[in-house]
Parts: sequence; structure tokens; C-alpha cells
Amino acid sequence: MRIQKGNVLNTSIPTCRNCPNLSCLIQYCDQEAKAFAGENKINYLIPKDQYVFQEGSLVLGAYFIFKGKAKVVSNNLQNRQQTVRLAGDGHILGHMTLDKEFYPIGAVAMEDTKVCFLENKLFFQLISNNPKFAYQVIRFYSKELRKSELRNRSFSQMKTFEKIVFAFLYICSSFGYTEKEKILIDFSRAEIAAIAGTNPEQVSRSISLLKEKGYLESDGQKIIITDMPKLKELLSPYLSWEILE
Amino acid sequence: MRIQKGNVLNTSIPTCRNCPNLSCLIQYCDQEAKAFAGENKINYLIPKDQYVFQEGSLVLGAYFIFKGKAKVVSNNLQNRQQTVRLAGDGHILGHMTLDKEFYPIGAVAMEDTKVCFLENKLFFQLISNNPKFAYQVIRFYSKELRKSELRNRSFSQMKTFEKIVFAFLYICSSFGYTEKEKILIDFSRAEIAAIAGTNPEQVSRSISLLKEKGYLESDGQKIIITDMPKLKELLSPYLSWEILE
DNA sequence: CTCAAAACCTGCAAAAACGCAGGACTTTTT
DNA sequence: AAAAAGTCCTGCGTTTTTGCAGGTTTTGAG
Repeated sequence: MRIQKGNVLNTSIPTCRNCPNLSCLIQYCDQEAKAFAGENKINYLIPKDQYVFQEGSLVLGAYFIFKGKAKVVSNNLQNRQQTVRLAGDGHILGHMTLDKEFYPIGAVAMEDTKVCFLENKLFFQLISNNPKFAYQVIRFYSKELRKSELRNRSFSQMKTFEKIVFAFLYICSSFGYTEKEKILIDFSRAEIAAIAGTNPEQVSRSISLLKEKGYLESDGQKIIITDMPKLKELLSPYLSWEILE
Repeated sequence: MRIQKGNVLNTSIPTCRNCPNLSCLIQYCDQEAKAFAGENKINYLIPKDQYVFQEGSLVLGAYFIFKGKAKVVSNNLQNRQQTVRLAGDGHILGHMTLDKEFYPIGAVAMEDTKVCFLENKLFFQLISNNPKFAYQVIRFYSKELRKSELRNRSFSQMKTFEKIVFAFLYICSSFGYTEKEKILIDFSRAEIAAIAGTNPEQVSRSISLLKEKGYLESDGQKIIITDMPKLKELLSPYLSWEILE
């Protein structure tokens, strides 16, 4: 995936009081606060493959995904990029701070994505006046922390093949694909490798193997999961307590 | 490390109003709330190698470390244990919930550790009435999340030797060892392996190599770090933005 | 539709990591 | 102080992963 810098565009999103996105935590604010947030937040449309914010830039506030998909990425000095988290509708990107801080990681839109930006002070005001909202934000971060920790554990014990299977399941769970008939994943091999922590060759090998077994099919370069239960079964030794929810 | 089940003991800890532990987030509450918390929290002394809480048990509240060291662990079905986080004074273990939930991970004391237990409702009350406290809790979790994500990235790109070096640095940073003359680490090879995500043999091999290079010494089975800057240098390709703070 | 660029697949050899086994060293117990 | 138990070190063969190379397929622009 090529990542370009570029301008983000202002976009129209309903105000918070009648926002249709039920998974957004701002829904837990009272009416007054919602009105206030709706007036003061800034809406952006981030085009596919562009940064929501870049590693190393100043933290001005946090981003709530209204609609779209994003990945949280981190580069090392050898310029290898690793995807450390996937985020869908209602998820929070970045964080708030009252100090001068810099993002240690970056976030990139994986499709055209609409986000709501809450500036530091605004976020803090909402927290101060809306305990239920504060509680939900705490819950969000503590949940993500546990998920990240469990992922950490799994990755350090899984073999490469299993990590790749895990990447498929993680993609499905993050973007809310239910266990309908067939699930289509339109990610490049390199993209999947960056999630699984390996290289595109291994991803190809694993996909071939999974196709042989009949758990996957492919439509061009797209991947279709045909037997989700079997995929989950492959990881059963690791998933005693659900990482994917 | 053998982990035993056993009863935790009640212990005396100063009340929150005059608590000497400045890194505890409850310090951000107002005087009234501190008094209330001090009266209603429960203090425990968890003996070394015993669980603070076990994977799979019901979440009744969260634990604040008053004094001691603990590790957050996760077992897979093959009964291999992985350490996913280290926690020292003032850190939070577990989480709060208003629903019926179970801990997906466990926490084990690494030395005799005094903790303050805040029951779900008490925690929620503190958050509701003390925005500064709520803000700090959010900050704690979002920071830990970023650290976990960066660790995730590093681990998926480091070679085993580097992961082991990282484990040393992580231990030092988590337990607040400053860069004084010499730093002593009293962990078994297996313990270090569980943090680094490898096996004790590789830890031994790496330690030997580091001793050859003169970055470490050993006193019996204990490890003494003699050249911290050099150790950090080994990881410089990965640590552009500080994971260890 | 055609063609070039990009992405993908797979064989292979080199590198890395694993895990057993046996001996050395430490710690604990008696 | 000696014995026993536990931990650590290291050599070695096996398994796993890596990364290149070259051929194939897919995609997207004109």
C-alpha cells in the first residue's frame, strides 16, 4: 500500500444529537453536551491511503470514526511498517492530552473515511461533565488494552501460519463482518503480512494451503472465506478466552 | 516460577488522604473523595507468586498497586504462560465493569505486594465525581495501550536476541530502575523468556553473548546490567519513539 | 481490447529458532 | 557440611522462517 500525504477534506456529518452511528461513545453524553460537541467538533473526510495523523505529529485531540476503516501503524527505522490495530465505525483513534505530546504511532485510512475530530479541551469538557461518557471511554481503552495484550501473547506463541489465520479473523472481527454466507477480504498480501507480522511470501504460501484445504477461495486477488468455523478451529489452542469479540 | 493459589491477607495501608504513594491516580481525587475511597477500598497483601486475580474469574473491581511488583499473564491451552505486562507502584491491574464480566487474563505478584481493591461501584463513583481522576485513568489506559501496541510492533520485527535485550529494558522501565551505577535483575531465565516470548535456552545464550560483550555481569543467577546505554543502542533501530518511558 | 505495471505464487538455499540432552553451577534442605 | 533439588549453560540435529529469483496472473489505463 502506498501512503500519500494529502489534504483532508471537510465533510458533512449529522450533528451529535441525531447521529445515526450508535457505536459512537459520544452517544453516552447528555443532550446538552451532544449539542455542544456537535457544534464544536470538526468533521473530516480522509481519502483512502492517507494519514489521519502521522507518527511524530503533535497531539491536538482525538478522532472518532464516523464511517470507514483505518489502521494504526508504526514504522521502525528500517522503514518496515507494522499494523498494530484495526479500527472501524465508532472507534477512537489517537488520544487526548492536556500536555504537549506527540503521536508515537500513525493512523491511515483504509478506505474513504469520515471522522469527527475532538480537540483536547472539548474532549476534556465532555469527560468532566458526562460521567457515563467518561466511563465508556475508560472501557474502550481498557478493552483495547486487553485485546492488544492477548494479541501480544498469541503472536509470541503462534507459528507464522497461525498468525496469518489470526490476521484473517482479526480483520473480520474489527470490521464487523458477521458469519454470513461468504466473507470477502480485499487486502493485498503485503497488507495482511503487516498485520500478521510476517512477509508477503508467507501469506501467499498460507493462502495456497488454506485453499487446498477448502477453507478459502479467491476471486482474482480478493479472498473469500468459505469456512469460518474451520478457520477458528485452527486457532482453538490459543483462543480460550475470546480475543475477538 | 511456580504459581500457587492461596488466600490473600488483609494488610494495613495508610488511608488515601495521606497516602505516600504519589504515583497512585487516586491522588487526583478531591479530599472528600479520597476520604470516601480510603474508607471503602479493601487492602490486600498478596504473597509472592500468588494470583491477584485469575484468568476466568469474575470482575468485581480493579486493583491499584500500593507497593510491589506484579505481572499480567495469559495462558494458552498448551499451558504455556506468557507475560504481557509488568506493573509496579501505582499501576492499575484489571479493570472496572458495570456488567458481569470475566478477566481474560490473570495477574500474579512477583514479590510480596500490597494492593488497594476498588469495587466496581466505588470506582464508578470516583470517576463520576472527579473529572481529573477520570482523565488520569483514561490517560493511564491509553498510554498502556500505546505501549502495548509499540511492543507488538517491535516484537514482530525483532530477532529473538533483540527481544531478550528488550525484555531487560522493559523490566527496568516498568519497575522504575533509574540509570544508577548498576542495575540488578533477579528473574529466572524462564521468567525472562516468558516476557520476551521465547524459551529459556535462548535467554541463556543471549546472556552469555551480552556478558562476552561486557554489557552484563552475573552474581550467581542474578543479572547485573553494567552498560545500559549500550543495551539501548542495540535496539536503536526500533526505538525511534520511546516505548519505554 | 491491449499492454504494461503491479501483485502474486512457488522453489530453493541460507539463516534463525527450537528443543533435547548432558554436564556445570546454585540454592535449598536436612 | 553434604546431599538433593532446582536452575543454568551449551552443543547439536531438526524444524521453521526468511528472502531472493523467476515465472504467472491480475489489474487498470488508454
